[in-house]
Amino acid sequence: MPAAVPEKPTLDGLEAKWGGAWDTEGTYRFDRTKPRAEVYAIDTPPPTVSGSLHMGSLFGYVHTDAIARYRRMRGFEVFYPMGWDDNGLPTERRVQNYFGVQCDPSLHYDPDFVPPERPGKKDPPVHVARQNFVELCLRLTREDEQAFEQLWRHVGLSVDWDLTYTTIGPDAQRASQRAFLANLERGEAYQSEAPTLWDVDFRTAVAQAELEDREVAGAYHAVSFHGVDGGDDVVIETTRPELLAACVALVAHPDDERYADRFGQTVTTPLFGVSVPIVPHHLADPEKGSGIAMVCTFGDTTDVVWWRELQLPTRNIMGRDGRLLADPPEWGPSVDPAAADRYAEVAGKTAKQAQRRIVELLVETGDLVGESKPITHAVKFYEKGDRPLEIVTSRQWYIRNGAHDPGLRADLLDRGRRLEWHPPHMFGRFESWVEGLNSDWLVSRQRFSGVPFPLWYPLGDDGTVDHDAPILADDASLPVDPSSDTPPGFTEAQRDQPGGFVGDPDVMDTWATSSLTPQIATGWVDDPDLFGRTFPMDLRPQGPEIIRTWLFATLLRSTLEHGELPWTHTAINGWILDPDRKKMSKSKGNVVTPISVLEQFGSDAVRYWALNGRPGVDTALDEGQMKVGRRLSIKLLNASKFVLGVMGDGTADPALIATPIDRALHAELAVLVADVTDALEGYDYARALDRTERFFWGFCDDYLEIVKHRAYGGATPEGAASARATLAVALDALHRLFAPHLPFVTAEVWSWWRQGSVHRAPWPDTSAKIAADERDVYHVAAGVLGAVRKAKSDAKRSLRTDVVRATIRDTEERLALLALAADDVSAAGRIEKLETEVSTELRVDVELAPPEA
RNA sequence: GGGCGCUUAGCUCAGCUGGCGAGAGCACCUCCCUUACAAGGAGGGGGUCGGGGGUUCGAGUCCCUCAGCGCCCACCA
Repeated sequence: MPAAVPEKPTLDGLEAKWGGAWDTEGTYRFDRTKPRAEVYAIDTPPPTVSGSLHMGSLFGYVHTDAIARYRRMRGFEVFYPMGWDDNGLPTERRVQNYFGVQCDPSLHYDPDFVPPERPGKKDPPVHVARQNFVELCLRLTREDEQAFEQLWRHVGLSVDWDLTYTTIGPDAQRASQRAFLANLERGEAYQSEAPTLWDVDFRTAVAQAELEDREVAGAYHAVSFHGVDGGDDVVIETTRPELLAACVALVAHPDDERYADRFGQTVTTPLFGVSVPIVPHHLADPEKGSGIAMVCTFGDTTDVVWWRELQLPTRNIMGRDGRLLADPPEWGPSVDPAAADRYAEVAGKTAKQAQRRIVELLVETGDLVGESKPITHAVKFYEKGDRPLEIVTSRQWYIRNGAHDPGLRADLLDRGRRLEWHPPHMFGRFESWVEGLNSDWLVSRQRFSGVPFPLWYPLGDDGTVDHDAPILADDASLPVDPSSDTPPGFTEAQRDQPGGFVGDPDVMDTWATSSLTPQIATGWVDDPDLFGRTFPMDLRPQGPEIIRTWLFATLLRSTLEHGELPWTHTAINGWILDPDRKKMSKSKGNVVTPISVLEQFGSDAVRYWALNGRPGVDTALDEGQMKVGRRLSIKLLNASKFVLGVMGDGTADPALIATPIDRALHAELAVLVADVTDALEGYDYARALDRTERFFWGFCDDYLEIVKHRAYGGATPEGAASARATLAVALDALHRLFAPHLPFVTAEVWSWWRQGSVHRAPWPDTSAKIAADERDVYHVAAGVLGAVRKAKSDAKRSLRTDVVRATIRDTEERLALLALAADDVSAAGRIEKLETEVSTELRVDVELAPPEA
């Protein structure tokens, strides 16, 4: 046995031992001299570093790592960087609380700024310039990033840790700004002043991709509008009576006979006495409510459509803080002298408060018809928000995404179809998203921690902003912050002065940066050599919930910028459920932290659990599977030690494999290698692990038992040589096949008898000839051995019990195969006399030695 | 309203292009401290593969249909 084999193998400490070795030896270092054809590039999802990692993130990353390790062993130079997503709202919120600061983009950068030592919760926030704020974000996230890196290393991600980037760092900013300027130059980016979905708490516009529907309680209120000149009243039903002051029209379906003769007529609003027309539009649903709706500016997105298509006036009453504006809108002449007083009663109230008061007022005036009918209905929310979105009019930047361009939409769909999806049905999510796009991508956010727009606007002599003639930053100056950098041709003294300039105050949507991760990671901004060797990338692994955001936006940007797909494959991982299929939450105390699980079961065991989750399939957190993984790892230690002891100086030379049952095992192994390779080529790491594991247990239970006596030299020298060579070949292959899944234990056992790292070793040869007919010897022998074991077990005797005589009945054909391994089977089963008899099916009778007294 | 996925042993799930006399692990029962492994090993019980219909020599695997669960998408007064 090689001297390196420990007396008592253990999993303890393998993470530290091999993690350190990989680091010092540069096992996973990317060799940037390799040509593109030999590179396998992975667009790793940058985790959000604004809190702690959970088991769900670990899950997907382990899948990716298994693929990376497989590709590396296939001879590819794997480009496997890690990014940190420290850009966006989660980081911003954390920094505000941690340092007690608030960003004020109107302030100028203070290079000597020091945040409060220990901000109390009641202290008023310190206002800081955007650049100062961003620096604080970087400072805080750097600590998180180090903790994350430790965790990733602990779980054995084969990332090249010299290749890290952050989504708020200078490279990412430069890439984001350059790409945006390119979009602008090509006419793909534009600004528009228009009604926009708006979060009243975050006070920012949000994009279609960030919306989610939530079922909330509401009520239909039937409200009476008054006919003019003796016309009948019209009753509408609304869930948002608080917007009555913003009503600009009533709308019904053109074919609705109930209202056919009212089109073109005018009614007046209750409470406010404002005249509004009754107009037809096909989107009005005769089935809904009373079939006629009030159009407000703006209650929902349908209102926006009606307002635009019917060219209705604007009566804005909703403030950006979610409270009704102080003054009523331009109503024109009102027939109700109390109108202004009534509006004053709701001015400054939130939508909810205003609604309550309006309903009371409607009851007082008798304009509320019947009782309000409580309902639950779907309302649009910002996915990170707490209150329903409002719609306010604001100036925003957009990037064209095909929503209003059928040609681009079809092109994006076609490209999405050409991408190889794992599993394939995930393409459906992409498809339905693209087909359902209804607005261009709103990329500006009224936030602070993010990439600023690299532009300024000239100020007229009267101080008005000329939005139509933005001053663009020079490419060489990127990244710029228009709130602290001066535009070309101006001096800082001209900032915010008539005739001078003003910086664009907004930052880009976090996805505007994340959608460029392939470009950022591969050096598009300033490393054309690396870019040429790694872009387009090979794989985008990610979660299913961000197909509409991250995946779609990345594909869009790459299409616009490069005219090609950013990667050729995408692997979509499933979702993690807790063992009771309940949502994990901190308040319930059932959150499992990755580090505690990794320490309890070991990294390989946790990886085993993760890699048992089929691609794209939701998987329950299952400590039972981790125990199984741990047991498998221990088995691999012990079996490897045993094999190395038995095989002595045997070498992994297939030419020495001569005995029929050894040839059979070798042929089985060839089938396994082919099967596992197929699975991994198809990104099915779970199937690969399953097949390898299955083979391994059979190898331990049957083959090792069958050959150990012969390998020890119990028979002929040729027989021993054959057994030893087979053991060496099989052990060698098993170590490699398990390496992508169980990197720590395979590194350990490999080191006992091999040079170099198993993780840089070539994948087992897949070209071995498969002699199918030879494999049966192994199956017959294993079957007989199993039957002997069962007989001993049934007799409640030890497996060590000697068999005086065993009679094997089976078909002539199978008995002939058994004869080829008779000595091995007899030795393994402790059978003194083995007799055979031709029969139609397998039957084994044994005569056991009497128990010792 | 449109679409996708899932439904196999008490539990968690494999079963790829139809051949299965239906599997694994956990849990349960029995036995064995066999000199690789007692946080182990060997053996065992347990399922009308969601319901119904069809194609086929043969269906858990293909087709139709129904039901339940989950998810995605949709202009949701």
